[in-house]
Amino acid sequence: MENNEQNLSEILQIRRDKLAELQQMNKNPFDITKYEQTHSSKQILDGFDDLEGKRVSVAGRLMSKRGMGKVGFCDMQDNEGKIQLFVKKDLLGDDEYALFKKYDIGDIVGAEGVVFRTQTGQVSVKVDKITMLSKSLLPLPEKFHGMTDTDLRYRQRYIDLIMNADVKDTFVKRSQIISAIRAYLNGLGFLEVETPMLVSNAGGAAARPFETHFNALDENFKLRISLELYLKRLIVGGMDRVYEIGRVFRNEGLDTRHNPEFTLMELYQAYTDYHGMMELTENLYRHLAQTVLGTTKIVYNGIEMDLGKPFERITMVEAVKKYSGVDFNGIHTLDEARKAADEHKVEYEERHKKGDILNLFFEKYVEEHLIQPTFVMDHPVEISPLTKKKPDNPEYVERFEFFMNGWEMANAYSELNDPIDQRERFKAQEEQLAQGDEEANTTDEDFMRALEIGMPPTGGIGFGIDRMCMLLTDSPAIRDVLLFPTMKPLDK
RNA sequence: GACUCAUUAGCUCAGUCGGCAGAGCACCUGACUUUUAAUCAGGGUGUCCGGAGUUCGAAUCUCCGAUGGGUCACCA
Repeated sequence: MENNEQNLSEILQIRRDKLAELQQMNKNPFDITKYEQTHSSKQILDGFDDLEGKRVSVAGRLMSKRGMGKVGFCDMQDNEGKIQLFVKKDLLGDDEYALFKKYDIGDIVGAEGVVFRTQTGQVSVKVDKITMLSKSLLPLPEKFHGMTDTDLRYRQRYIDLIMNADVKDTFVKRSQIISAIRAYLNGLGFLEVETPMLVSNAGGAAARPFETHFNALDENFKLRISLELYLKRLIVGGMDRVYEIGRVFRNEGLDTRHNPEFTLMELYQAYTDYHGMMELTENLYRHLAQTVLGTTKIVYNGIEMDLGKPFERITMVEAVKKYSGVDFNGIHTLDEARKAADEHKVEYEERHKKGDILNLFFEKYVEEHLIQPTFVMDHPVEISPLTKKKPDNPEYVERFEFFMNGWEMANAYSELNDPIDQRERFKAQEEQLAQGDEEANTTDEDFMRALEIGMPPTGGIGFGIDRMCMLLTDSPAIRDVLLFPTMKPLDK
């Protein structure tokens, strides 16, 4: 609040006056440094049979007050949930009870008393000592409707978390999902590593980077758009199983499924290929759903997806044939591809080659149909600059994208380890860049040196962690799984 | 970036045809010793998102701007 004291509206001034009153009585809540909690709300509710009649101390935020005669009830919310406090004048004494009556919803309190059940059956704490531990100067949203304005919820997430238990639950689940991924991969002998976010060449994905400046070196840097090129350097260095879970940044649009900074998990495993990555993906997803949700059948927006069954596998060419009727096995030249695109209203640009057009067909006709877990395999080489070609057909590569709910959930390949081929692929990317593809990669010379030292055959995969959390928590927007999503600043 | 809808009290929302700014919750005063969105009596606490215009008069109509939601475009 920027308002000075004189400008505060009455509703705000009253709370400040109450605080001043406490301070004058030498009961400044902000002087208190700690409070001992013997039990959480949940422990008392779950363990009532053992705790009935026993003395406990609890602490949390006052969420509601009722029945203010010589006896009062309040709901106190702590980290685990809510517990009702029963506060009686006889037990507290006249002076303390008078102070308690001035407590506001939102204040943080500590209470001591005996666990019991009220006449209506509600497990409660019969309070004989209550202390204000922090005064709330701003009123919370109304108790019944809570806070629903999405703008306010995202900007003031602290209020959202107080008012909406399901929001807190979503973020608890997100934390559990990431913990479960770490535990699973660590159990397979993977090593978690951290690689630079500030880079001079942002490669490994097709995206426009954010740019910044490092004063000490007077150099322009970019924020990373993927983790790939550094993790592969580690494979070269003999770290055979590595992964990183970290933030990447892409200077692109923002909608219900995209935030400019998001969490990517990339993993590289030496001596395996994309088939190994498919097996790992299938096992990992199944494990996560079972661990976090307790079932392999997840429901997103009313649609059930079964992670328990073997995931479907289809090549990109087969998928395009299935959903658009166009068979790229019979298309051999760019002219033929363009003709097919024209006939099927697929828009393409001058720089697009045959493989790009196949991908455009895929995006237009196939993606939305891939609801159940599906591996789409064998992409065209033109859109896969870091991937090994298929031994029997150099127009395609050993790559798959994992789809669920029509969304791309993961992207994996048999990593290209032939440095001569890799240099040609970078060169082709630079030609695309020259022709106006702002998302094309450029040659990373240090990465090239690493490949020339020699990288074992390797399988690699990247997962979008935020989308994974959306699916597993049935969240409609990516902003619902980000504690503080990117928002346009209000202050100028 | 385009289109579209929204913005009124701390929160959730009404506000008719352009004519004194409204309700519920919260809050204040009082009553009430087992309440559950407690109840009863009284009290409205406001930059109607910001600016300009039309008008005797604008929360309401017009234009410009801000922020957000949705859809599309780009992407994961």
